[in-house]
Amino acid sequence: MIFLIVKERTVPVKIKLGKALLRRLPKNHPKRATIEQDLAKGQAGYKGEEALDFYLKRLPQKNFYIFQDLRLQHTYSYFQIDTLILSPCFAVILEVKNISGTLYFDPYFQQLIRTMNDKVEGFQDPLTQVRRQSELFKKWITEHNIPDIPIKNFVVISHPSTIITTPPENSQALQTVCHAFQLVSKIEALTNHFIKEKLSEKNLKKLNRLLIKKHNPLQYNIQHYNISQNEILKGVHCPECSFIPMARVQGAWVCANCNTRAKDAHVETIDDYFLLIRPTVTNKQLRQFLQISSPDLCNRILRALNLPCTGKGKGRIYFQSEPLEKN
DNA sequence: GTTGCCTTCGGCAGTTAGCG
DNA sequence: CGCTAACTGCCGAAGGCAAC
Repeated sequence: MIFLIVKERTVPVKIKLGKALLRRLPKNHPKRATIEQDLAKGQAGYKGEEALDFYLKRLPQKNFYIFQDLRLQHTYSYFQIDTLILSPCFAVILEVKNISGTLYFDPYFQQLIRTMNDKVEGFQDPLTQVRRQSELFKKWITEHNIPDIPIKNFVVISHPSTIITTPPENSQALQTVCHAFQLVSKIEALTNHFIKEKLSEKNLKKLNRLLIKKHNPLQYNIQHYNISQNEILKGVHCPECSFIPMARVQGAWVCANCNTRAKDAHVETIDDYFLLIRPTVTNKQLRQFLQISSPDLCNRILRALNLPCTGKGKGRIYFQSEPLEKN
């Protein structure tokens, strides 16, 4: 009896970057509106995916391996899968949509139309999207010499009150689109339908390992918004009110705006540095970003963080510690 | 190689926040 | 109020880097 989340969802870089930028760009920066929109979109999507995970935990305790948020490459095409469920008999690709209101899947023009509060809005057709993903995934599997396996797609609507409509002849939508709460029964039906074992234990292990190894996360940085480093505000930001810069007073950071006192406020700021500036840092570079003058203080801060580093003396460089990804 | 510069590191002393 | 632990700057030694 195995039920294993092999690759767990983490907060997307897109969201982390957006938050960091909104903290660290001047209030009147022209790019703020775009970043705010992107962030809202990203957060809605992530919320939907997390809502789905809630239902996924209710899956029967069978032989399932779950991969959240995969990005793979076939020839020159990249494709991103919100959730992949693997069993020895079949694979399921889930595309999650966190859209509220009334949805109409239009088969003739392959579009998704959302009506909410008398406002009509068009979205990219998730059915086309998920079909592309499963075609590329099929090719990817073949490319890596894994035996063929039936692949089933679902477009999962995470918002329970969303109303889903489509003309009765749109069989693809009828079969593929579902609410998150329907998912468990849909997958249970699949376990009854696909009973022939297509992947040996060895092949399944190989596929698991390959998926982790070939996962290629999208690298987001400030260049996506055409922002240069000198537009970024320097100084430690307040964990409570985001005011920049906090002042260092006897072992703690003090906010001039809200009077918050925090001993470790610089940790978030150093995360921002790694996200916005570069993944390495020296004593001098960090002093500049934290807006402190003492090399000794900076050295003690750096030492306390236990970051991996290379070099001695003047040549010392510290690295962003990667979140441990074990399987 | 020599020189100057930068950083690390341990130790020391002065200062301060926080606690009983 | 007084004590203590923590914090900070400063010192000197050591070592790497870069320019001469």
